[in-house]
Amino acid sequence: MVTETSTRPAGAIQRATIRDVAARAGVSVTTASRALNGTGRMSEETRLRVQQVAKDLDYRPNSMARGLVQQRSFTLGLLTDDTYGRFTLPVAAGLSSAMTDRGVSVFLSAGEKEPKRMQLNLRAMEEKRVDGLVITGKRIDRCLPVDVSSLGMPVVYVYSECPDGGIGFVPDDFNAAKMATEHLIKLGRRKIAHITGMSTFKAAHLRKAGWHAALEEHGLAPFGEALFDNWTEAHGYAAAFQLFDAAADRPDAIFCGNDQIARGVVDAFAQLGIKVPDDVAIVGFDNWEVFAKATRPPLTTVDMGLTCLGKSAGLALLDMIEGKPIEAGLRQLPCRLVVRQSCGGEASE
Amino acid sequence: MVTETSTRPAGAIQRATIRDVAARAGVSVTTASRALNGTGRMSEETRLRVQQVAKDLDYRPNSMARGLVQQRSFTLGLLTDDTYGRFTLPVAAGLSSAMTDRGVSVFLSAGEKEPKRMQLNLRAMEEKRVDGLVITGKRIDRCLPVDVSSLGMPVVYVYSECPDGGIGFVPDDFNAAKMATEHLIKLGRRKIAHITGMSTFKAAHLRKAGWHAALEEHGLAPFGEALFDNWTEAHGYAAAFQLFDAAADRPDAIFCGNDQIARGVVDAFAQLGIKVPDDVAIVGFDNWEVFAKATRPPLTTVDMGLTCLGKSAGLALLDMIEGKPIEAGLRQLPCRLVVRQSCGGEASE
DNA sequence: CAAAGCACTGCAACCGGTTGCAGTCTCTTC
DNA sequence: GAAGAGACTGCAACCGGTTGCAGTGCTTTG
Repeated sequence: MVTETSTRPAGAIQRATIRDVAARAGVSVTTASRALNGTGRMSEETRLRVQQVAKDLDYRPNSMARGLVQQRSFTLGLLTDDTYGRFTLPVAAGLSSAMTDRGVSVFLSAGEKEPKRMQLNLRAMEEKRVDGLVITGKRIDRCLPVDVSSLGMPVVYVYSECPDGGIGFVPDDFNAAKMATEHLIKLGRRKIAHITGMSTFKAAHLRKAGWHAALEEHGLAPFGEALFDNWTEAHGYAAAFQLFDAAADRPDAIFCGNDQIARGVVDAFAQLGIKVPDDVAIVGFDNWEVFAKATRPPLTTVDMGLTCLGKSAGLALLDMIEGKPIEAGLRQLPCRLVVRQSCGGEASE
Repeated sequence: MVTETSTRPAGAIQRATIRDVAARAGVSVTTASRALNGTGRMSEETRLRVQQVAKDLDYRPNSMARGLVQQRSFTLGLLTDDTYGRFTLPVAAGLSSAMTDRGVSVFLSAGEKEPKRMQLNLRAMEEKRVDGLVITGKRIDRCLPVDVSSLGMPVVYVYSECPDGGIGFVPDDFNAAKMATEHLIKLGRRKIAHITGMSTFKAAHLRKAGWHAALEEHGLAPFGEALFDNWTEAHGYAAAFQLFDAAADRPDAIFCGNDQIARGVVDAFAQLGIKVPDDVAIVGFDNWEVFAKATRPPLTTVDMGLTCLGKSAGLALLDMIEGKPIEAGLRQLPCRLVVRQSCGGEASE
């Protein structure tokens, strides 16, 4: 554990170096390095002896030294502007987990709002010589305010706008919305309304288009216009009242743009004495469990698979780092419908 | 931007090294290094010339090389088992942000459940030679299943149990609960109940004790026993019914162990036709805005200052890394009451 | 005028690994 | 028995910075 020849101040705990291992195993540094990395050829006995010594000494290779010579840091950067964490955290978890399995660590740059501080973080990552960069945000039609053009390292985008020629990963909002709507149709609903978030979000339009497409394929008409507004409970709550106050004709199902809106809708119905799912079926979007599961009844909703998105992005990034050719463009990964009790039918969860 | 003498394969973008800067500025590597770091003595003209060349070449010092010789990586590790992100994300944001200002980057290890994978991550951080470690979790009375004893690097604990002799940062649950209860008392409430989370959590007991203490100081008796159960809306919902079904005598305020419980309580009251805050005032705990603000009415609640916790922990860790003596023990940082509309009185937000 | 002092600058060692190439030893093969 | 092949092993250069110490030239002091 201690370097005998250390010249550093006593007190500071000193890790064993490969020279310590080599000396104690009676081999050269070269052989020690090869024994530990499984490269080169040597007698099995030598290799095992070196490995045993390394274990005895609690040796940890210094990845800075390794990185220096290999021109790789086995390190990635994750850049986000999502202070909220709703989207970033699952992505980060999926990324981090998949990377750990491959010996790669992830630098986190979270919660920076000002472009200046974000640029500062980016610079720090350049100096750390990260092998690649994952850029993620909180909406698919905005890009982080950082200049990545002259970066000279592979970059992938996750849940963020992807510039021309870039490589991006987003959920397939269109087909997810279509799937959610088809689920309602299969359960016999025919008058399906759509309450969703801000019309300035591309995601809102994609989901609306999916809703339209599913209806059209089944020869149904949308129930009224899509109701755009904030992605909040308050909007869902208000929109539900609007839908049931104004119309003589009432929907028998509502596809909501996210779980918070769905939650607001359900709350309004509770107050109006409208039964979910008997009178109206509801589908949410996001599978934010803290909402979806706590709603009464628990929400059937779309899971965007953000964890998987993070993982896929990480793997693609590793391929790029290793020089494998990767096709540019946006990948839309499939989403999953999580069936609970807000639509009736059989609930699997 | 390009090393003229590079021997590496063409195609790979090659950063300028300090040798490139030195050569182009017509000085030795030593002088270049000093010019860029602001150390040593030299003519102002030389220093400026070197700095200008560095800028022209878009030079980025290689922090692996620097770390190797300085025996510091300017890197921290963040270890957590909070897959949920409720506690970790604010802590991580506060930490990351404060560290960025000081030129230190943070490795994230998130979402690992199995001790084995967590240990793997810890090992990766050792190899990366992180200067220190922040360990955080999702409850203050549990420690992560990692062996940190023989690590030989400074460690701080945040929102986690802190072993003897360690340095920990947690919110001051007791005084926060006392403050919340006193807020209710000041508003004229006298019959204050307490609905909280699992009795196996230390936080639940500290908050209960704070509730008791505030009441006692004002010569009031607690309204019934504290109602322990899950930290969920469902529990708050059920407990509210129980409280108002069973008792002839009814509370005029409820201090809730977290915002989700408070939310459940408010929902139950909405259904029972009980007005908040007119009939019953409610205080939550956590200031999880997505809940606290969306509740009708918005919740007055305790903010634990997790971001600040992360920042303080990071600064303490830096001090330790720099060899400054730090007193061992647990620091309980003060919380803040966020006044909204669920208690009446004047709402500041 | 010599010696000391000071301001600049650079040589060379070092951090802890990896790896191309060469050397040594043993075993075949002709 | 000598040459060649093959299996191990190690020398030394290198990655890109930092830093102790020495050297140079100029100014100041006795």
